[in-house]
Amino acid sequence: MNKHFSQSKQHMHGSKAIGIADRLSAAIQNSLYVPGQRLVEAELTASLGISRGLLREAFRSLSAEGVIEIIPNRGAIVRRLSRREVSELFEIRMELEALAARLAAARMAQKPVADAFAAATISIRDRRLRGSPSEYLSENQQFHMAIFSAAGSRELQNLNRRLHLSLLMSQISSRLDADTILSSISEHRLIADAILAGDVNGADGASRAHLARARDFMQTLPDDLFGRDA
Amino acid sequence: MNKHFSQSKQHMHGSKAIGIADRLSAAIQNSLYVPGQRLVEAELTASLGISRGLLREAFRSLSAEGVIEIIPNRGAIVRRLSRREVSELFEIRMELEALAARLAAARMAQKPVADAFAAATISIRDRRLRGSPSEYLSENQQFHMAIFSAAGSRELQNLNRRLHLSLLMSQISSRLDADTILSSISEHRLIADAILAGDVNGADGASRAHLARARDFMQTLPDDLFGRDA
DNA sequence: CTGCCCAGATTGTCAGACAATATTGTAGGA
DNA sequence: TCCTACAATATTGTCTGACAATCTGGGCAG
Repeated sequence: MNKHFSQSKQHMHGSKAIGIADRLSAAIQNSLYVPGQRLVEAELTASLGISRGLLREAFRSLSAEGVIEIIPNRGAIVRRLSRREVSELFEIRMELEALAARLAAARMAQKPVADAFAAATISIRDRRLRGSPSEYLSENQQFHMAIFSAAGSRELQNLNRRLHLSLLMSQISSRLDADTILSSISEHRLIADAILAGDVNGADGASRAHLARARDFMQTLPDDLFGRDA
Repeated sequence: MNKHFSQSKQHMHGSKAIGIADRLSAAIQNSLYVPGQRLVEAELTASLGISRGLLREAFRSLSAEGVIEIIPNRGAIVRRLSRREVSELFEIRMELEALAARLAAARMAQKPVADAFAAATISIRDRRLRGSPSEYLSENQQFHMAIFSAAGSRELQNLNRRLHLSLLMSQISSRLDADTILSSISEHRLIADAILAGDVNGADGASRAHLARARDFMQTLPDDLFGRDA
């Protein structure tokens, strides 16, 4: 849980902008800022104690990552995914996460990798899980990250951040019911088991099945949860 | 060859930073700046006639896209892909481009899409192609973009930019010989034919085969073309 | 030839300024 | 009452100038 080497407010001259971007990104994941919300420069520079220049650099980073949108003369807002974007992202995620799952399964022969993956996914086996949305949100994020992490491909991990799972979850979290959550978690278990068993094809299939189900669930949600696209 | 709507130096207040980022990105693709080269702020602000703040915003964008790297206190350099990064990117590209090819093939039923794709890929049928590297570079870029474009997924198109085909090409261009180029182009023809025929499986297979061959070719190249990774 | 130190070059960050645009509130007219 | 035009205010876009921190290259002592 350590912050690596991030802040350390002494004179580590270098790139504070990245730190700011990470903080904002975390705040968005944390639903401190919700999709569609405006991020006003004056407020943020004040609350973060930084200059406008630095904040704007952070904005550009986040914008390039697709976490926020910068609208000329209107500033930055937290991105709100449209139905179409969600569906495109699912299509892509299906391929990339299946790839990650295969790679991860193939790497289970390396004990340290297997141990790390097992540790990161231990929580889905907790019998006490009762399908609470807030728990699920963080569990889900952690689970999908664990797969990409176990895959051992840095580029794949980077791309994963562009798939905006947390934005999506933030948008639909209000519609998550216990049934949906519990069945999602049981699918997670299937994926994790296949990966841990080193079953490449099984991991691929389980991932795709999970994402297909999630995609179908999205389709059942009402329009007002999604943004309009350009 | 028009610049879309980019400059127009009158008072279109809005985001000049994006325009700068695009210009730099184009300059990099154009090998005006090569992988590993430093991008010095003072030079660029002078030659582009902009302030440091704006340039730094553009840098952050490019850095988030992975086109440049910002090293604390040492500035921005054009990214130089390591062997490992190249191999990871190929692995990912294989999945995403195969997906794009399938989607594109499935959309050939729509005549405007088919026409646009045919037009964008007409050059690979030119008998006069003699395997010149510089021609190939732009043809290759254009071809792969045409597939993603025909796929009709904006998110997929965005991700494609993160696959850094142009950076890779820039790094290895010196080692391209006529044989390699001509056989690559003939593979392009196979892919294009399958897509135009609406053959989803064929397009998938041809894409993967092409990328597998390209990946193998990379492996034969000497170390000094690649960067070291962290 | 090697290691150390300094001067110059370059980046990191801030503060302040002003033009351009967006938003809001208000008064007048249908 | 509801809508419209306009002025007042808030916010963004971009520039300039400044200074501290860090890196780089070169000369000097050993």
